[in-house]
Amino acid sequence: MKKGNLCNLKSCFLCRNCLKHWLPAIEAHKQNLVIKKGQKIFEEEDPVTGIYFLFKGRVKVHRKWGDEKQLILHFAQEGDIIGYRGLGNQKVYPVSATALDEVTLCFIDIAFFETSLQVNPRLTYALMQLYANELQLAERRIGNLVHLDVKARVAETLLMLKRDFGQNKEGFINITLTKQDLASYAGTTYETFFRMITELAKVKIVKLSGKNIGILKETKLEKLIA
Amino acid sequence: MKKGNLCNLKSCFLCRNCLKHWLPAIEAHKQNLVIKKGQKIFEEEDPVTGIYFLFKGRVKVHRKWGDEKQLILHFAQEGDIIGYRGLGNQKVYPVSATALDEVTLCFIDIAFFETSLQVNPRLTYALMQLYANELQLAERRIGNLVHLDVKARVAETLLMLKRDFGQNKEGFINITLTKQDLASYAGTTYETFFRMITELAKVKIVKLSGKNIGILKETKLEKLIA
DNA sequence: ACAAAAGTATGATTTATATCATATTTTATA
DNA sequence: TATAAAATATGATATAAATCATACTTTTGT
Repeated sequence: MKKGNLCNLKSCFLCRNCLKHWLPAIEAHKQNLVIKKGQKIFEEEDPVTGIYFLFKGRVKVHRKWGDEKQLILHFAQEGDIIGYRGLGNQKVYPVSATALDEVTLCFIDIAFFETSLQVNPRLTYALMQLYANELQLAERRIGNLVHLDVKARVAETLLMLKRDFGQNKEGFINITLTKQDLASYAGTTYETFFRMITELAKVKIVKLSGKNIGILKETKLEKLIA
Repeated sequence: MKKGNLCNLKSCFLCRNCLKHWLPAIEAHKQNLVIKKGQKIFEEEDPVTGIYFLFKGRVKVHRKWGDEKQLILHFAQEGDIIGYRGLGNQKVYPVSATALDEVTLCFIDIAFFETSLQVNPRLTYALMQLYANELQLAERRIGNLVHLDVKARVAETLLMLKRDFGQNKEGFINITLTKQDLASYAGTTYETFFRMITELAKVKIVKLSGKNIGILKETKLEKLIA
């Protein structure tokens, strides 16, 4: 973990939601880190040491089930807060966070973060709102797993990725993931995910090019879900 | 909706987490309601008018998928806050809440609740913490749906109900639900749920008596999950 | 630059669980 | 208290998707 100091005190979730006069305190406490592709930022069951803010790169937030199986819960991007899932009653990360590319982030130790919450009610409120949105999302996923078939869930996954990361000029979703990770995010196996996506490509609803996926017919994907 | 005034300004989530000097303001704004068994307190897609605090009775929090299918997300009991799932970006309840028996609750309009959050940082913090716990729970459920079979999920459901509601002297879980509701909570169909629970009863891991379910061998249920 | 590991690609087989069908019992309501 | 409506109970059947098997390709580390 190389340490740098790239924070501009503006772009991250913490700085965006803090009082101006609190920024010097952040400046004094923050710790910039660089983490290489594939390396873990923190691991499930680790005691919560602090909260991270992502400046550059992408991070997957995931969790093991048994020792083989895996589920991806979230993909974080620039400006996002990471580690907040550990703020429940037990001060243990319920998930792991792994860098998808070389990642630059800012670490704030938990004690200072808790103080920041006390000093900045707006920060606490913003975090609460973030949780509210995430909870809504998570519970929609629960229902989708129970009531939708895999093809619909693959459709939903692609639409979510497009919404979160956008599509580039070539019309591909702006995030590059392995099919295995996509499957773990959609809540299915690699094989099934692969079959579904090739099927969608065959009927020109999506296009594939290596690891890139582009959505061609958004409305058709939406219809699959409803 | 009969209106009463049964709040003691002590037991509910709001009063528990407020500054003492804020209680008179709550007293002035609260609105007690009585809702009959089977009636809806609010419905999914309704604009958020306020937050409810449950004094007496049980409430199921649920959501429709399509027009047939249904999923139960939460069972609320005395002291619990209801309606907080609607505090995300869009001010719309993402779920419905239905009384499982005659229910007494206290309604706080959203404007006053938001003010309460601003005035009481501890309240905002407590709510944030509640969300953190709920999110953790929801994401564990996601993984369970993906990676556990129905029997294990039924086991998990029973253990959760026991943890949340306890077991009475006769050894039955302290909440009475239809098998259909239990199935909708476990994320399966009535028929499959029924088969699983009778199977568990046959091997004396649980006992059944009408709508009552009692856990006999907790460790065996836990083993089913792992 | 090369070996090992990870990821991609598909077909065949199995299995868990939803769906369908139907009878009985309990609960709600007029 | 009658009658409709839910809820319970179980067997038979269909099927979606996981698992297994295997070959090929790309990426990564030394």
